[in-house]
Amino acid sequence: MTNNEKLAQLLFPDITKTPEDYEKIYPPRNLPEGARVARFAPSPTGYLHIGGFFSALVDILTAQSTGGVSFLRIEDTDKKREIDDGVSAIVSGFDYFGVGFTEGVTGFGTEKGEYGPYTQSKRVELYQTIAKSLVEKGLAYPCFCTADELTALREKQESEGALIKGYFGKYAKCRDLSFEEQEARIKAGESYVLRLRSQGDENKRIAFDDVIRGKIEMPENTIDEVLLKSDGIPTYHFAHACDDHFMRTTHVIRGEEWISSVPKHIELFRACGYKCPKYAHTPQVLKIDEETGDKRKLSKRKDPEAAVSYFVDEGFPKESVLEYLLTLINSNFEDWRRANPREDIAKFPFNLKKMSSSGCLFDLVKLNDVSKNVISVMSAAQVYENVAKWAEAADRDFYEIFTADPQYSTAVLNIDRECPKPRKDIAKWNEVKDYVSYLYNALYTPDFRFDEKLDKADVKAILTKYLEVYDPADGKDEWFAKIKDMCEPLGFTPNVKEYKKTPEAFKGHVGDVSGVIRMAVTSRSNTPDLCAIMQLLGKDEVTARLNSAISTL
RNA sequence: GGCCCGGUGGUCAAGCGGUCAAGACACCGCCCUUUCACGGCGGUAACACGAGUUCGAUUCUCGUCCGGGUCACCA
Repeated sequence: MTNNEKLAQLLFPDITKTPEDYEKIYPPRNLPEGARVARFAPSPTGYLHIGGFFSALVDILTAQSTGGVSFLRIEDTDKKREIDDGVSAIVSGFDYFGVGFTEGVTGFGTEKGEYGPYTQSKRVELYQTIAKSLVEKGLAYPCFCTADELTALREKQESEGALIKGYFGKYAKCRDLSFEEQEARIKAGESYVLRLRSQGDENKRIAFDDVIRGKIEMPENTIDEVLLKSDGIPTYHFAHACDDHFMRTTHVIRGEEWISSVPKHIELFRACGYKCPKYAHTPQVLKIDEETGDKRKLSKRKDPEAAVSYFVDEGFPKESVLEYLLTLINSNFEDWRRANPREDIAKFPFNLKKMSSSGCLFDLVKLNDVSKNVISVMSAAQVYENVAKWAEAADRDFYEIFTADPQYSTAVLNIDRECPKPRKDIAKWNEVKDYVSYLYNALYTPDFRFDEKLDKADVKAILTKYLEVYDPADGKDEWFAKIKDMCEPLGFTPNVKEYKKTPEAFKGHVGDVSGVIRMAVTSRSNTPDLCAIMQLLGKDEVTARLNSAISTL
């Protein structure tokens, strides 16, 4: 038995499996040619971040477009930062948007798929088995340095102006401990971590092909990275190599902040004897900082819109957010959407190579526009359902009023909808209450502000006259014809063009007349089709509102 | 500081050595129009800078500058 083997046994006395056993447990996937396996691997340390969602969408699209597999893996190897309902926060975010992975974690304590468990804390035996084999091969060793010693080392390197900082080469004082010393310290119960014995050469460079960015070249890794922390739990780096090998990931898609650790990861894969997956580093989602005016990464703490839940709370339809994110993810998405206005997003021919590599600003204004388009093509029934669902959770008072008469509310939402040129007034559900408020007595407060340029007496005359001719049975044409007929006797003109030619000849034009009626009926200067509104309100209400307006004059 | 990524209008972006440098959002104007939206038409506005390579550079190379990332027993 070599010293390495003895050390491995000493370090991992309870590990009886071998890496080969795991190769059998997790055989290569039987997938068609070209199918890609991608994973989203968040740690449950907070809410689902829009950047994470963005990246997950790329995973899902990558798998979907190649007939492959996408899975959700929870990286809960840092107990200190973990929060209680972290997993639920992530899963519920995906649920809301109706996008799902083909396998992996599906909720707190539940999962699906043959390559699990998909929660890292449940795979410790696997990591230790691989770690043990690394020790046997002399590629890993225990390090007894304390946090203080490591800090001192860092400070020393800092003051020396060392180009490369960290635990490596001559600084790695536990790297070449004798077996006897290792054995003695372990038996004495000293705390230790397991480190990689890096074979890297700082003078050599290593290159890899990033699927999004092309060739990237960097110096080899020389750091003796921690593989297993003192509690036996793996670090991200080591878990990444083990899991993505055994889960048979073909494409590691993650944020660009990982680019600089790729050399480390390549070395890890090589040390374990695994084939490297392909890497694709996605751009970051940024925003303009209000204070400094600079671009910066969306921050969980400072930016409410960084949380996926923000879009849920505001009432953005899931389709809108998805559509908008797609425009950022693939530059040709908008063209495709224009050519296929009603097609399912899943049909979009997604291509990783079409992804921009520079960071992009999250543009709420554009999201609004996308969302207005999305909502404009929904049926009134769909809008009703969405609004009701949103209000039930976010605005109970409105919910009661809005759902008291579903038929009425649906009709309200159908004004100028389900037609060739639907209105595009609504971008998110929380705007609906204000948009329709004058159509519900419980939400309506009269507030007449008639056009200043009109004489009070004329306003009164218009309303009084209209009350005489108003007939709730009128269709749109008769309705408007009556308003036109009123014009001339009152000193207005039914012809807008004529008014524009000689404004001084009239008190106003038909638009002003209907404007007065609009204000009296809705307390607003602009609304959708007034005729439709009055039909919805009904004779009694319209008459009452007209009279009420007259009484204020 | 070392290493790495990025840099086309306000924003998202086409572009792969020769274009009057697309398009979308936003903004402005006009038209349509009972208001407002919608729709149509038009407009303002960009290749960070400097060298090279080339007959010719937004496109290739180098340098500078600017922005970002990373250098943990965090991911």
